[in-house]
Amino acid sequence: MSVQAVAQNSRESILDAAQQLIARHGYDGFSMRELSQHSGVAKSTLYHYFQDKREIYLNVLERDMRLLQEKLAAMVGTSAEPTRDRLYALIAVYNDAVQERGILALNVLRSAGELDAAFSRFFRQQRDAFMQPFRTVLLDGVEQGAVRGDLDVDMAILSLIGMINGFVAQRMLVDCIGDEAVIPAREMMIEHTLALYLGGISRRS
Amino acid sequence: MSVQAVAQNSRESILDAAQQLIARHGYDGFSMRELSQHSGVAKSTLYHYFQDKREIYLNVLERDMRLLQEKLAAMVGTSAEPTRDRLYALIAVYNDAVQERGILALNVLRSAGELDAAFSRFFRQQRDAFMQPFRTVLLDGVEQGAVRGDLDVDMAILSLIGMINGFVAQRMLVDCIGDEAVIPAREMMIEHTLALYLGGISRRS
Amino acid sequence: MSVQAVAQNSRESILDAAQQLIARHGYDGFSMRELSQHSGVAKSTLYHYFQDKREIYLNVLERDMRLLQEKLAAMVGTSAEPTRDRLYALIAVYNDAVQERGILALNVLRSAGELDAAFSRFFRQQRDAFMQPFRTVLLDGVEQGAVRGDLDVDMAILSLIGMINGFVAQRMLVDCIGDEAVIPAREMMIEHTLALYLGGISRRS
Amino acid sequence: MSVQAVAQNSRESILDAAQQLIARHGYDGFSMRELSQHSGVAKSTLYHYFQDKREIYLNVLERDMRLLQEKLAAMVGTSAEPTRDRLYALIAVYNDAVQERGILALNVLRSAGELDAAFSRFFRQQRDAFMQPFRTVLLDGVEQGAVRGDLDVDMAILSLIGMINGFVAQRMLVDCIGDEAVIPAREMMIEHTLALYLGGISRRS
DNA sequence: AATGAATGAGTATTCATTCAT
DNA sequence: GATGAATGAATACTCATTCAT
Repeated sequence: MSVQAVAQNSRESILDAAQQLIARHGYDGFSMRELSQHSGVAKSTLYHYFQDKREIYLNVLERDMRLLQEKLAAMVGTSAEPTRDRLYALIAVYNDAVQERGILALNVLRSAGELDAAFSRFFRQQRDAFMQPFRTVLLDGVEQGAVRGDLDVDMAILSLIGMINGFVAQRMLVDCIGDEAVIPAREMMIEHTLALYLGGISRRS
Repeated sequence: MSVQAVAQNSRESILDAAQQLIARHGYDGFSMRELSQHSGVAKSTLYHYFQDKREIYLNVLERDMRLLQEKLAAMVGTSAEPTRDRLYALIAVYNDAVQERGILALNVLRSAGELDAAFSRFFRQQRDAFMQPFRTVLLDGVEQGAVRGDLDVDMAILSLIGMINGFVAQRMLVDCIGDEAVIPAREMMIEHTLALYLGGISRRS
Repeated sequence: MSVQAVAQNSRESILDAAQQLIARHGYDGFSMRELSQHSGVAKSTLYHYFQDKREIYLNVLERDMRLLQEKLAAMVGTSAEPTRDRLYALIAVYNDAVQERGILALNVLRSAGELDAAFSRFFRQQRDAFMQPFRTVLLDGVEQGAVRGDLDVDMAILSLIGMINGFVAQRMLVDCIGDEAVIPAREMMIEHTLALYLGGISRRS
Repeated sequence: MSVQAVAQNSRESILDAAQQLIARHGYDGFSMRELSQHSGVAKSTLYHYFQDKREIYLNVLERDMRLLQEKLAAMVGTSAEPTRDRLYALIAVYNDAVQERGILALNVLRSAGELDAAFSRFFRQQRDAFMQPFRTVLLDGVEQGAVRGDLDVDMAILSLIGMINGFVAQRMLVDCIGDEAVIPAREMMIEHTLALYLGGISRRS
């Protein structure tokens, strides 16, 4: 294996381990010592690859967001497909990503308040990027007449993401106490969210 | 001042300071030293009133949730009022409470994953309690024919709360970087959320 | 109940609780908080009866030693009885007392090195007092010709006490790990100690 | 100086300092802060070499006991030598070791009662090991007819050790108050102990 | 590229004690 | 006689980080 490959491995294994720890414990809740143990890399070596804990955090989040963006972008489909199906795909992808790795918006929330300006500017950028696929679908929908023309698209996206995050958070709680009564299966949750999002709760006259 | 009043003062000032710190930094992010400084009470005195950090956390959350529950319950109104107006009131109250003090669901998210069973059982109970006013309004709505009869009410409540939380989180980010472009004013956000919640994004035929 | 009786009760219940705690954890290992809980007396009330932790310690030890002295004195018997029987009685009493409450020499050892002069002078006095019954028996023995005339009686007493303490310490260890192989029953141990003490290990020609 | 030598130095100087502190104050009575000061190593560095206080304690005791075992083993001599002389040597070595560093049985006593099972199992093993030289000498003595054949050797060893410990404890007390009346010089104490151990206190007919 | 050694500042928590009532 | 409130100093231990090698 080449020298670079080894380095790559170390760097990646650090990020991999960090990802899991951050997902589980958030920024304050994970330590460089744990990270060293989980990544199999000596504590001081962590500083060979990253300037400090914060940089590791940012790199993990960046990598994660990039991945999510790619996944979402891959699922955006074409304007030939019905808006409903395109949204279904995006919701499913977003839900799975957040669920699997506790990333993104959840971590934004967790660290909110301690972020300095630079930090949160970074989040803003990432957020804008991963909102894009949703934007595309909704704007196509508007054009095709499937979506209300007066809709504030960005706000609508935030609403959708909030809805999904809410369910993921619930599921996380449930994982702790093993009470599955309230939390529906993945498909049910997606169907519910989509129906609610498209049609609202009001009865159709 | 009576002995009891003094004690009350210390205990309350601890909880008040803790509330602010927890809202800002979450469980892991606030220290007993900070709490001591902010509350004006010696570090060891904290342990006169509470067994440990965790108990302080729980007390803060409990107090906060109780307050929210009361506010929501006071706003539930009667079935004589239109569902839309009743929801508006609940959304506004919930939004303001979360916004003001960074409580509730946001903290659930922040600490999710580190909660032991007892901890998350507590959260479940609180959540059930503050869902009740929403439940009342929605069920009344179903009965009156304003709300779809096939709606899963509990899921719909979680969805609504998720939507609001999303906006609050956005606003928190914005507070850090001072970019107000994306985040609408409180009333706009409530109107948007209500419209979306009631009618969905689809265009009415 | 008279006022004084109540006070007596509080004082005694403090000493009773302290006795148990000291027996179990030694001086450093017991806290005023624990003592307060075990005695059912408020923490600050402890200082109503005793100046500080150290005084409680001294009082417990004093009370305990006095009791032991009385027990030993009661068992000293008369010069009409055989030395062997008198020693048996003293050994049994001393063994039981130390065993039951982990007191005396064991605690002297535990705190040895941290004692200031006053502290250890106190121990010296106590020790001299409870050595007296042994002294009486051994001197009687010398007079009757049962004990070697050239024996340094005080040293011989310390030796005997050391032997017993050793077995008690062993038994304490055994209580922790439940291995009873090495530690003999009380009677066996007394018989062994007495035989060794009287006749030594050498084979009689 | 090589890296290893430095490390060795730190580790050893920690153990050296710990040894003194433990000898003087026992387990509960020495603090990591003191240890840091006495060893000239930063408090946090202590945790670089040992997991916790308890591990330091165990390491000190282990090292100490190993040393004592070696000293005793070196003094066990051959069956050609008289039992009396061999015992003299063992007693002298044991006495000096305990006296110099306040180790072993004294610390067992000091911490007895707080030991968990693992802890006291460790003590048992050590004790068995350093009893071995005594065992050898006594069994040789039995074989040669110098020691009573019906003697319970293990109990007899515990008795001997108890006798010595008793004197050491006395000497510790005396060191505090400067009253040397009762405590004899080293040689006198050994002679006394040996005489008593071999022949008992009874007058020979 | 990688690490063991080392640390100052920090963590939550407990200590024995004082004091006003 | 009795106590709740309060505290400064200590407890064992962890933190993110630096540096020589």
